[in-house]
Amino acid sequence: MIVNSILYKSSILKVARNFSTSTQFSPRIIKQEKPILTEELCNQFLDKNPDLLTLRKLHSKIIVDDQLNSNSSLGLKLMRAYSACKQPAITRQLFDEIPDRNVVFFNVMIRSYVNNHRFQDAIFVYKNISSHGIHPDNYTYPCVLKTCSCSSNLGVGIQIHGAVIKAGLDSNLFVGNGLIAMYGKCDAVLEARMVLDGMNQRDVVSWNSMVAGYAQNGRFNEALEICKEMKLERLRPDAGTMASLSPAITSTSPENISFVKAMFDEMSDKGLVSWNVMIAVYVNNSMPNDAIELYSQMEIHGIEPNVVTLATILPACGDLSAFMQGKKIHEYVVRKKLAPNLVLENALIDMYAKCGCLVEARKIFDEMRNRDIVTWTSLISAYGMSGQGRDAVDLFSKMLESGLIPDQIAFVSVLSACSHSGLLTEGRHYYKVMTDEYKIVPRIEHFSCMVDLLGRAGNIDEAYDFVKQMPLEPNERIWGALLSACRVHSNMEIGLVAADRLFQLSPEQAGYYVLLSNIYAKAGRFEDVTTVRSIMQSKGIQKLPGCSDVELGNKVYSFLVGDRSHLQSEQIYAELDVLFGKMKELGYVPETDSALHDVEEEEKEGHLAIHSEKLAIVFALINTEPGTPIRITKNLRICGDCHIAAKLISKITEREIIVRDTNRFHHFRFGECSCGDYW
DNA sequence: CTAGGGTTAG
Repeated sequence: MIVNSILYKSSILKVARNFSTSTQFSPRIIKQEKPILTEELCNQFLDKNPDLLTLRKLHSKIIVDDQLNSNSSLGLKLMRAYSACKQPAITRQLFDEIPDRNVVFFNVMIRSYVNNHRFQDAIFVYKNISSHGIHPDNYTYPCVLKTCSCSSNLGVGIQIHGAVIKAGLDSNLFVGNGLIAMYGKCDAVLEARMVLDGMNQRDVVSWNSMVAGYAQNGRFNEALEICKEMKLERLRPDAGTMASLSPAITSTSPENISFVKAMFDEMSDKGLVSWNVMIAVYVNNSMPNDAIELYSQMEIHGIEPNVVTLATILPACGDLSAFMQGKKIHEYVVRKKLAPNLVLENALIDMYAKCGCLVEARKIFDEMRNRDIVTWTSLISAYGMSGQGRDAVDLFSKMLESGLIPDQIAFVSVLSACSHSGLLTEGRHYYKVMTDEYKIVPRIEHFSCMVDLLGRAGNIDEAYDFVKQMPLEPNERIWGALLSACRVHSNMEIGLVAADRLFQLSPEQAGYYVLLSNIYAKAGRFEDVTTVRSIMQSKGIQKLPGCSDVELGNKVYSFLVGDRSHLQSEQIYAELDVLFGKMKELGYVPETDSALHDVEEEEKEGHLAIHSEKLAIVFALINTEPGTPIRITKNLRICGDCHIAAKLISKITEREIIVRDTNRFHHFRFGECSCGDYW
């Protein structure tokens, strides 16, 4: 750092003498001396990872000095330095100008291409190496194998394997590791395993590469088996092992998670990466509380989180709607000046969006210098989930104007925004744009958005036709979307078709069973009602009790339906009574038919079971300052009665109430909801 | 001059 700033101000020659004697220098001496550029000085500069500008200045000095310019070992260092500055073309120029190159120059050239993602060029240099009378060595092979790994080039990889055997280098540890990694990346785990088994010397990296091979192919159990095998060879899993495992640890079994946690705990020298991976394991397996717990453990262990840690933990905050926790992380990002960072800011946008803070999400978006498809998609789905479909659609157009190419996920976000806001025309339009213009093959998510869009807008027949003509096998979500649409629009005929298909698929989700038994009851098919109920019982499927979370201070408080266990319960119920009185003055009539949505019907008005969101809202009302927005997260969809109640409470108490249910956000303000009663 | 590894949207 010091070196660079000095170099900007004065010529490199002035500081040179000074550098030859010490690394610390005083500016006073610099101005007096007129040093001479020597090879040793050049080496010292080049070893300090100079930036491009510094490097160019030094290079220009070297060029005018015949002796230095013809020094090929200096040329090699220059090549390396330009490569580190992402200048493979300049590296190549230097390479071409150097006479009498030995294998080392070729190795550096190839590595420059690989590290700068010029894989074809790297392979080209390798393939021409023998025409220069040079034989690839134990440095060349790992490097060209990495090229094949990075570009999934199995064909060339196999050729190289052959050359390796011919050259008698197949017993070399580094070459062997390179082969394992190459085969693993190219989905050839069997071959990778054969190389591993054939090696007469193996280290942690050999095993880690094999772990990565299985993990990248989603073969989690085998990846774990390798971890066990390496232990038998008395090699301890390290941070690299954890990192190699990580691609496969989404939605895995509790046993596997425990295994990884035990491995993590036993690790003597964990390092930041292991912590990050362990947190990611929890986040990717729907264990956000454990993720946040481990994150706070980091602080206790004196380990400072980095950008990756934060980008990993933020989705957990989003999952829990842990606004305070998320905000703290945002403050940390600001304090540590970690932004601008694309991935991190994208994660912040999504976190705020999932906490119902559209304004904050938008602020981050507006202040970003660079935005990618993820940035836009996050904000589009944020608006979509809040029922601001117009804004979502406008954003999508702006995104196109900015020149970004939407991917299939971007289309999911805009299509689901349309379905949440009933934007039928726009939804149809974007579906057509996606398939016709961008040639994106629709996935089950897109079909599900379209069925939801058409069905909820009342076009049940069209929605059903859509299901019938889709090339994929409809899943529970598709039939579920159609069934709810049928219930909203009282279409018993298609509703029963959907119900029967849903029944055949027999999802292990309570929500659909409730929906099923309700429609069968409505159709008078009481035998089917009994069957559904008894299947639920025999399968041990519990009706999911309604539960609402609300964050207060640094804690998240949970309320179950009819909850009386809370310390402030009496106060909550008393306040609720007062509110009910005021609501009735405004014309509130309790709505008992909440069966339109996947909620339980058992709790009729006046009975003990008050829905959890009402309890959570009143709890927040009592415990926060007037005017503070209230954020609730519910594990089921909000029912009609609670929806009306929340609207009235927002009016009576002049509070903004934000309820996130399983499907979307409801922003209640001044007696209205952002969904416009369309949900 | 050397190999293996981490994060985001649905």
